[in-house]
Amino acid sequence: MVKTILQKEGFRQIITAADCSQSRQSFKEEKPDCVILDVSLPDGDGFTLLRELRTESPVPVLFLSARDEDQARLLGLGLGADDYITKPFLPLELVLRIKAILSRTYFPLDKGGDNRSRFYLGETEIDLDSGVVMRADGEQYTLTAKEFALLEKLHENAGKIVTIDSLCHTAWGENIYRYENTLMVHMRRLREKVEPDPSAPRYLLTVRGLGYKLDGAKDSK
Amino acid sequence: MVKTILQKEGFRQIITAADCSQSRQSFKEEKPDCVILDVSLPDGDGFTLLRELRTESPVPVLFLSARDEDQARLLGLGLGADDYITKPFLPLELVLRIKAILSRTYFPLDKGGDNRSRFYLGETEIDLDSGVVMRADGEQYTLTAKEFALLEKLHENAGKIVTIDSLCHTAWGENIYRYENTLMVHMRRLREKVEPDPSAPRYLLTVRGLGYKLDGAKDSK
DNA sequence: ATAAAGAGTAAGGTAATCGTAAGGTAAGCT
DNA sequence: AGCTTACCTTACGATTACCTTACTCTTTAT
Repeated sequence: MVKTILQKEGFRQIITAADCSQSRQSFKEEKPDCVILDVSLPDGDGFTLLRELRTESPVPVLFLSARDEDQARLLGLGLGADDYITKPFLPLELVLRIKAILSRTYFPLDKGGDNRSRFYLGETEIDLDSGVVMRADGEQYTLTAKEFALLEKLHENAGKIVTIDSLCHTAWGENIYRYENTLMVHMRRLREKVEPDPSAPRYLLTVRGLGYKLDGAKDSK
Repeated sequence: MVKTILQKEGFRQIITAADCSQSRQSFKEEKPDCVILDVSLPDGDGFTLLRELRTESPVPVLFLSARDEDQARLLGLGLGADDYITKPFLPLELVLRIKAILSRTYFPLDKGGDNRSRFYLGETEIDLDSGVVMRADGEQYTLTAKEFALLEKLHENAGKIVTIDSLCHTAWGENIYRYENTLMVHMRRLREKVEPDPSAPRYLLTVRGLGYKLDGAKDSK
């Protein structure tokens, strides 16, 4: 069904696989540019397959699942699926999502300046390469491992809200739970290093109920 | 009756069906781009038919009903009708709604693709990534967790009616009940942030008996 | 072995956000 | 027109999410 939709849109070299083992085999042989993966398969679930895939290739994956299962959605995206679509869907939607995935994977739009890991928060300079924070008064701090991981994540998503879960994940990996308090403590310590007044943050802002965001980061003074 | 109105407007390939079984058959054969569905049918009600339809296709559906009580049922069932219209109606209104449904289903305004979380309500800019509302006069508001969840849901279904149940579900999860009033309060607070005149909303519209809908959202100024 | 730095835990405090209630308004129905 | 219901609006009290500090434990370097 999916195949015919994509063929109509002009996609070529569409390889279909009926189950897990078959798809593992054709994946190795064909090295596809993109994978469309159904959750429910005759010989295993899509999640395990996705995890396997991820260990050997960063190929973009569009996840396909039955209607309205939020859990499946979150799980899929958590495992590194690039996008997610629920059945039933309109042919147009599938095509749009595939195209979006392909374009952002193979023609990434690197906006503006190169990913310099040096930036400024007001008068404070932060160099992620060396992990050094330099204040306007000349005072220097070095970032600890956790502080570094958190600040880097926030800087990657500068201006955007980063959820607590997401931050915990970058700092501790899988076992997210019960680290929320620890996260707060680390945020406090980060603030003590980068904020003029740690108790009235201007850059490392908390978004109550959602997470944190790094605001007002500049590439140059 | 509906057929003649639409023909006058230049629509072609209009397939009519007198009852449920007939429409089931022609739906499979013709794969229409849009369905107009009357509640009262000789051999069953429209609700069941709509639910059946939904299991196999997310085709856009305009619901046609005479009675208020039908709206209540639509609400209760949480069925995914894309819009509804009450009889009697003006020909022009039917046409406008059909066109709106078609355009937002088949020509979703996705320019570029990934900038989907920034949109405009008149002069007001809303960035869901950062959770910030920027008014024309430069005034900025940040969205709270609940406001964020609700606005996000409404934006996902921009132009469509989102039932109260559905909104409550996204904000509170399972225990929906007795939160209706709270929902109203949050809608009010949202309106105070995004509407020029919160008491005479132009974008966050209430649909009496059903829920709310976000109307007039644009991708660019 | 000892000191120092980093990471995590716990407990008390605070304020933004949320939810409730109560009175008011407008739309739809008989 | 009057009645009913659904929704609006406001203010206030409660909650909970987050802050903050101090203490412990682990690791690493001297």
